[in-house]
Amino acid sequence: MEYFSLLDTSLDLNINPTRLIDETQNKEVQSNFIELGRKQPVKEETRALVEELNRVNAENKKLTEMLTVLCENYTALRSQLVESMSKNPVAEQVSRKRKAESTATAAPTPTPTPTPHNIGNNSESSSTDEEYSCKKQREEHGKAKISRIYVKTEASDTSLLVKDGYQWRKYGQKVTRDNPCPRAYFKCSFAPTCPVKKKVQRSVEDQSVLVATYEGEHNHPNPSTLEATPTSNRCMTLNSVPCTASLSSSSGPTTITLDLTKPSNPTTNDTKTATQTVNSPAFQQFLAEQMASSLTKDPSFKAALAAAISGRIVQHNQTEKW
DNA sequence: CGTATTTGACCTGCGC
DNA sequence: GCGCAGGTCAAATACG
Repeated sequence: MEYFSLLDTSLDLNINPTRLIDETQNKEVQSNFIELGRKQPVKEETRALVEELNRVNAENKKLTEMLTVLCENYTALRSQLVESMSKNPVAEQVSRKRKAESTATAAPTPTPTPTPHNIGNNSESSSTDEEYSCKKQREEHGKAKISRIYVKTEASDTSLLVKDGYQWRKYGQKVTRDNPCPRAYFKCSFAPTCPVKKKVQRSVEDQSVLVATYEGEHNHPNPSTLEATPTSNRCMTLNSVPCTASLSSSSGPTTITLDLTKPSNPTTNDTKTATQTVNSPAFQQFLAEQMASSLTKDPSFKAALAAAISGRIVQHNQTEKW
């Protein structure tokens, strides 16, 4: 059940108008600038300049509108995503696997085989279980904020690395009973006092999906935001981001496909944690960076931007002269 | 040589 | 108290 397909994730960024400002137009602009240096009658030159100025102003206005549309689309998409996630009935998973097992055993189902997705879903099987579950949740929430993200990776990628901008040190690996794939344990190593831990394990249902569970909150900013160099894009590689993001901006409209949760089982999605993920500063930053990245990859956007900037420069020079 | 990763041993909590 | 399973430690190893 590709539930994210319900979302219109195709960001129609209204980039097409800029295709008007494609190579031919750029050449035109360039040639116009070159011609400015030639000897021409002053009136013609002025007229050409004014026309050019008007055209560039129009382009600039168009770009501004595009930016507005882009921001609106982003906001709409985000709210759509959050809304859609909140509509999916999901039980909060916090209680431990053993608890899930015991409650499942109490249920009439003959051979319960718990998966990472249904952990804790049986917490409502009895009042005592509910009490226990709530108590456990309170305890765990008191200790650390828990969130879970799903990362789509290459099937051939055997590493359990989820590059999210933070620095992690692996301190353990364990094979769990319900999943043949080992679970890796990481501690945040960016700040010695940072209490955040991360568990990464392949999904038992789809081994190309990594399930990363974060415990606690960072007491320091995201290192990637501190890096002003292009190397900060390291965490932006498509198969290593906090959520699966497929970008196709080289040809055709820019689309962002988010695979924040495992959609195959509607009863196992963790709405709360997913919403937390969407609202988290790290995710917001990720989205913004993705958008910026996709825009910079779009040649037509670059061309339009260049035209707008040169237009601004011309405008600025003219206003100084006049 | 310093740092990161691996991996077996150990610790802890829970159910029986 | 014992066994099981998840989580953590720390020595060994790999790597730059």
